[in-house]
Amino acid sequence: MGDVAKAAGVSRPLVSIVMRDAPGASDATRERILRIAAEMGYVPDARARKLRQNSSRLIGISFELQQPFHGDVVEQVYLAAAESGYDVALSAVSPSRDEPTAVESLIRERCDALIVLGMKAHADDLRRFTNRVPMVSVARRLKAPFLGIVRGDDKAGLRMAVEYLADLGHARIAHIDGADAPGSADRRASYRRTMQRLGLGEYVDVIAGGLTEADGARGTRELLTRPTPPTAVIAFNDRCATGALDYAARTGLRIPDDLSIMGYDDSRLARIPHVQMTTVSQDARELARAAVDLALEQLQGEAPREIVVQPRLVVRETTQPLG
Amino acid sequence: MGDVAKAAGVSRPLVSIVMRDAPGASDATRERILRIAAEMGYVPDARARKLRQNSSRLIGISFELQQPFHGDVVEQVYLAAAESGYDVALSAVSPSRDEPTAVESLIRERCDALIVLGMKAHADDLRRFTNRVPMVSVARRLKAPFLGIVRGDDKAGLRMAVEYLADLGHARIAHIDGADAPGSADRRASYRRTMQRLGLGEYVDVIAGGLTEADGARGTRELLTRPTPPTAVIAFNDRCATGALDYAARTGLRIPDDLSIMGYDDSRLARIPHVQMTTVSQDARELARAAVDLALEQLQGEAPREIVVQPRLVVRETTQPLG
DNA sequence: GTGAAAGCGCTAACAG
DNA sequence: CTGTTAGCGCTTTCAC
Repeated sequence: MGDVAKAAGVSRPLVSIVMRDAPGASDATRERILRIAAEMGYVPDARARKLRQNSSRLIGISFELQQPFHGDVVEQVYLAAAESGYDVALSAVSPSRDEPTAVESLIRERCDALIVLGMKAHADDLRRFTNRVPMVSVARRLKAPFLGIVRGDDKAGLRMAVEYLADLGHARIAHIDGADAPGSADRRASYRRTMQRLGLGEYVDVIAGGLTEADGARGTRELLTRPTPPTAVIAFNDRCATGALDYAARTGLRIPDDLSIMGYDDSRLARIPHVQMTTVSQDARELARAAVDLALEQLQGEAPREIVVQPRLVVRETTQPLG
Repeated sequence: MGDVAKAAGVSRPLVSIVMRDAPGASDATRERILRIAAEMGYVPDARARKLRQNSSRLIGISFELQQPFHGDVVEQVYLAAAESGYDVALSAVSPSRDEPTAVESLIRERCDALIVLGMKAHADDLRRFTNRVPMVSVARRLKAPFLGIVRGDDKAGLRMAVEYLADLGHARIAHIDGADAPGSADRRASYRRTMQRLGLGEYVDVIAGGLTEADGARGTRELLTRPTPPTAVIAFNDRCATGALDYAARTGLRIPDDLSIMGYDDSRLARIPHVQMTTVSQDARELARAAVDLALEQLQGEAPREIVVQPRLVVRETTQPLG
């Protein structure tokens, strides 16, 4: 940076002002300095900058590499954070890198706030971090007063799904659940409750599923061995529904003619042109926006709170009226 | 850190020594300091550390959020880098965040070396960065002497695929290509060449495809309208093959009885239990290892070179002998 | 607008 | 093993 200042014949602080786009320099100098910096290939050192500022203006986000929906949310967090003048630090969770490791690496980077997607650790395990830095958990319902929570309204989502299928004339509506995944309990309960309320209690059929295509396929296989198989299936998420679609199709069923299948999330998987999955949207943009807002709010010293984002039914082509 | 030192009744440097596990402290003090640090919830500041050391011991990696295979490679890069004592900084490429942005943010972090997955930019556009930091491109064949290159042997991969299917008795073997994606040209050429060599020249059938499920589905639809449709399809990658599988299944074809389908990459998609896709493996672990090795090599001042990783045929359940 | 000076949290180099 | 000193690259403050 000193070199740039020398080359431009100005002081170091002035260069600093220009590089950060702060007020205090004329447009002419500004342009000249930027040009010279570009010529010299100067790129400011993010670490030194963040070290000097008491605030790093960094939001850390821990996510799973293999969850398409996490990818959607991460993308939106980049956008939302940028709007508020924040950078984003990523930390991946994978089979070989657990969540505490991911979160701790974010803390080492001195992120101002942390967003954790699909938190798997017990909240208590993360409590030790929560004193140092505001933390927001997305897509996981837990009661932890020291944590910001952003989640979709799982009960409303499953209610909408069941009502929609029932309106279409389906009665044998099965649910492949998410086992112990975040939100699974709520969705399962709402499924049962809504079926009962619509007088479909005798057709309640919950299969243990999970988050992956394999779980969806396994669940579907099990459902298709029923004496009277269901005419519609609500899967825990889009990945799970993709597995269901795939399994059903490979056993010769036509979708949606022979079986209606719904997903959950409205991730990219659901929007694939030839898939066009009917699903319940958890708007990634809205979740990301809410998570960033909550993080910034806590940064200002406000108490952590919960934001419940309303889901939306997205009707595409994997469902149709019965018969 | 000063607080920890005070609480432990030792000097700051000693705490530093203990925290980075360097020689120069007795086991007793070491343990005591670690205990006190943990009690106080002290976590060292990664940025300050990296700022002080002339080397940041950071490898930056730019990847695409929505590419399952990139996820596999990123996971392995974490592992490979850790073995060499390096940390990893992630930077995502997505529809709303382009590659130069991603790469530049990594440079701001002063990564010692950069790994770019599926580089899309023209090499020349990245040249300006390449003087500042060693760069390795993975899964993209380009001749750029200032860049380290790690790539699978695309020609060998497609040769193996065609030979395998031909051995199974298939003659009408079609190829849904990757359009202008990295490696696509090589695979296309190798497909043509191998078909010719095996006397199957008259059955050569290349469809314009792409990287996504949608491309695979579109390509398959087109292939199935042929007067005499193919009996086997080699898709550009696993995502593309997933689209093909899905489309074929939804039109009532049984896989592999009616149509054999092969993918490429051996990403998680191919290993999904109910999918069990026959594919050509580009071993993520090996690619990641090679990329890290190359990066470190260039860091030592050696000239960039190219590492070609041999693919491997992985036979699963989406292919079978003709008839 | 400028330049000098101090400091972010840490590590490296040294004399004790 | 300890304490001191210096400095990474930048931003901030302040007088000019």
